[in-house]
Amino acid sequence: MPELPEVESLRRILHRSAVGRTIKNARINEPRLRRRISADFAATLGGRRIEDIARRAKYLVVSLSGDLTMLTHLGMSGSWTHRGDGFDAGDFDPRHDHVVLALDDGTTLVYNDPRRFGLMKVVRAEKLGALPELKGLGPEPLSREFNADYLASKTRGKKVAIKNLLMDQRIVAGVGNIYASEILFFAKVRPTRRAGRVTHAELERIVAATPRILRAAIGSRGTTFRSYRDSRGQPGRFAERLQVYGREGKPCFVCSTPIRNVVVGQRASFYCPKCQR
DNA sequence: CTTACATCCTGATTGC
DNA sequence: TGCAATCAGGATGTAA
Repeated sequence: MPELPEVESLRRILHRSAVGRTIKNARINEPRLRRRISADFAATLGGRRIEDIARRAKYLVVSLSGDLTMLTHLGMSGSWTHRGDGFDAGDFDPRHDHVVLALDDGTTLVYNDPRRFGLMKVVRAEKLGALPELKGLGPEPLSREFNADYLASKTRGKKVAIKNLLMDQRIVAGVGNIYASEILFFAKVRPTRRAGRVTHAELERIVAATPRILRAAIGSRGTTFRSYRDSRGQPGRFAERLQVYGREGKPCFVCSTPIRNVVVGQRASFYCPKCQR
């Protein structure tokens, strides 16, 4: 479920609560995520100090002492929560609390993931860039690398729908289904449009809208559409600011035309048929 | 190379 | 109300 703003919100909270702490003990309750967590994961993490927590695309990149890096992805339903020492056993979810990191201040970091689409691995820091998960990622959408000329070079001649292209992590890293719909609404481009047919002026609008929307969403600590919660259990507040996502049949905030929902590349895609051509 | 689609899994919501 | 079908914010692997 989480896209860049949700992962970034999580990163900021975890950074405050966990950097500088040492992992006293790591426990794997359920290693069967989309790919099985390596058997030596827990032993490798034990005793390590958390030096930094960064983000790349939708991945959290946790730097550990001893030049190790933990890479984690939330998939569709994953979450990390920081639980204080006041929590009792009742807070434990035996079905989906798959990874528990006990810190030296008595608190715990818990990875919960009902659908188990997430990812969890540890590698030597120097091998990070060579990981298949990170190797092919496109530029961060909040960086200057993501500009209209770059996007034009990626859309040229492409027949895929522009929305699919925006969600392709090799093109730009971190945009998912909700924000792709929102970005295209602000750019006034219909999600079904073939990427190669999007004009340069429209690409400029897409590139301008992207950081605006993502930053606003980060400021609201992300979007809670169904069940997303941040590491303190709080829902994100951006849902109330969504212009099109999840608003099928409701009036467009700009022109009052009913918002439509069409399937593009197997994903629900919301747009205003009048504002977006 | 590009594009299309199934697949991993559980839980919440929708529809009858 | 109850139960079955549908859908979910992601990424990858396979096939055409």
